[in-house]
Amino acid sequence: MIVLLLFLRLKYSEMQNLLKNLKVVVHDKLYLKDPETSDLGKRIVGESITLIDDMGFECFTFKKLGDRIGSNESSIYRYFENKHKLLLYLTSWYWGWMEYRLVFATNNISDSKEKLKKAIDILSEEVKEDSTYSHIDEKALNAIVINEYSKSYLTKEVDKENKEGFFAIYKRLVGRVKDMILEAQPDYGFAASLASTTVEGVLHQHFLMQHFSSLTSCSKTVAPKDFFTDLLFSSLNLETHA
Amino acid sequence: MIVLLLFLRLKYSEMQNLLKNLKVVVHDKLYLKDPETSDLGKRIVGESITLIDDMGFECFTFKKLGDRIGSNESSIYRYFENKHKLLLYLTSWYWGWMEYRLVFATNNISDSKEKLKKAIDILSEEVKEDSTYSHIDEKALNAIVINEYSKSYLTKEVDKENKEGFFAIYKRLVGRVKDMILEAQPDYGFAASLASTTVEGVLHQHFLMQHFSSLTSCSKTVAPKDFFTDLLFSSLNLETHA
DNA sequence: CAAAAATAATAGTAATACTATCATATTTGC
DNA sequence: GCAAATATGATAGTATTACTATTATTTTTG
Repeated sequence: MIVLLLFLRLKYSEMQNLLKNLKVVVHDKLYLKDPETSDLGKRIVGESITLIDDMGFECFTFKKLGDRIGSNESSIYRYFENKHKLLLYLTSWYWGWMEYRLVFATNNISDSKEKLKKAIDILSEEVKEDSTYSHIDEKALNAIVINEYSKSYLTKEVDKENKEGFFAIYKRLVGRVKDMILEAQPDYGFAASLASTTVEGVLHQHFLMQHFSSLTSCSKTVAPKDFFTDLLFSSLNLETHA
Repeated sequence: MIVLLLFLRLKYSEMQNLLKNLKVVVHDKLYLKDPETSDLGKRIVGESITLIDDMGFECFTFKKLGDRIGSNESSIYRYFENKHKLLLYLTSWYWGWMEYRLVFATNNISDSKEKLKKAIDILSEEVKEDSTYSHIDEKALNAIVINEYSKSYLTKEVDKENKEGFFAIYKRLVGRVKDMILEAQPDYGFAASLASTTVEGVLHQHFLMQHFSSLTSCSKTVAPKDFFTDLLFSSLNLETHA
C-alpha cells in the first residue's frame, strides 16, 4: 500500500482522508484475533491507549481495562495473549502510522537535503491531535511510545521476538531514515547509528522536556527538531538551508 | 572526595587502588540499611547484579535472590524497600563509578578537545573486567545499565523520585559532559541535549550491537566511541585530531 | 430459526510483592 | 563473661497479578 504512494502526488491535507481508508498493518502474531474486526476489539485498543497513558504500563492490567470498557477480562484475553503483546501491537501500529506519514510527506521531495529535513520534522514533531482514526488517540499513543516503547524490547525475549518479526516495522522505519541520510551524504560512515540515534533520541528528548529539563536544550522555544536538524546536518557536513 | 582529585595528578593505573579506598556514595534514601556496612548487604548487592544480569529485571525477585545467597527474602527487605529501589541503588552506584572514572581520566587534560575526546572514550568503552571492587561485578553492572536503566525512570513516580534526588548522580554526570562540550565549543546551542543524547545513546548503541545489528553502524571493527566522537566533533565544528 | 460464533461470568491457580510476627543467632558495651 | 541490643532467619498471611478453564448467555448469520 505504502509503495503505491510513492507514485502519487497528494497534498498533505489529503493524507488524513486517505489514511481513514487504509489500515496500518501490524504483525498478525501480535494478536489472537484482529481487534480491527470488531467493536469490542476497537474498544480494547482505543481504551487501552488512554488507560496506559493515564496509569503507566506497569499499573495497567487487563482486569482494569475490562472494567473501563464494561467488558470482561476473559474477553480481552481472546484478542491479546498478554499485555506485553498488546504493547507490541500498539507501538507497532504507531511506527506503522509514523512510517506512513514519513513516506507520504517525503515522497514528492526530490532534493535529498529537503527530504531529510522533512523526515526529521515528521519524526520529532509533537503529536497534537487524535484526528485520523476514530478509535485511536494518536496523541496519547505518542505519549505511550515516549514513556513505554523501550520496555517492549528491553526484555530477555527480544531476540526470539525479533526473529518472529515483531519489530519489523520499526526496523524498516529506521532503515528508511538511514537511506535518506545516505541519499543526502553517500560518504557518511555511520548512517545506521545516526538513524537509530535520531529515532530513539527524539523520544528521549521529549521525555527529558517533561521530566528532566536540565538535561535537554529543548524547551518551549527550542524544539527537538531544531537540535536534531542541526545534529544531522552538521555530522553530514551539509548546510541547513536548501 | 571527587573534587579533591581535580588537584591530583595520578597515573591511570593507580586509579583502581585509589577507588578501593573510596566509597561510591549513593542517595541514602535508596536503602533502608546501608548494604556496604555488612557482609549480607554486600552479598545482596553483589549477587543481585549477577542475578538481574542473568534473568532480567522483570523475572528477578527478592525470593530468588534470597535462595541464591542462602538468605531469606525478609532479610533482603530490611536493606531495600523493593526491587525498584534496588535498581535505583545499583544504577546510581554505576553512574557514580562512571563519574569518578570520567573526572579522574580527564582532570589532568588541559586541552578542551582532548578532554572531550577522553570523556567520550570513558563513557562509551565496553566494561571488560570486574576488577575494582571485590563484591561488585562491573561488567555485569554495565550490562544491567544497558538493559534496564531506562526502566528506572520510565515510571509514573519519576517526578517525585527526581525531586527526592534519586537521579542526582546521573544528572551531575550529564552536566559534566555538557560543561566539557561548552568548554570545547562555547558557541554551541544544544549542549545539554548533545550531552544527554551521548550518554543515553551510547547505551542504546551497545544494546543494538547485541540485538539489532542492522540498526547500528557499530560492530567488531567500529566502536560506539568512533560514532560518537565523529558526531560530537562534527556538530561542534571541531577537528577530530588535536 | 437453528447453529455457530462472540462475549460475559465465575472460579480457580501459581506467583508476586509484600507485611507481620516470632525465633534464633551474633555483636557490643559494660 | 553476660545481658541487652541488633541482625538474621523462618514461617505465615494478604492482596494483587496474570493468567486458564468452564459454563452461561448473547449476538450474528446462513
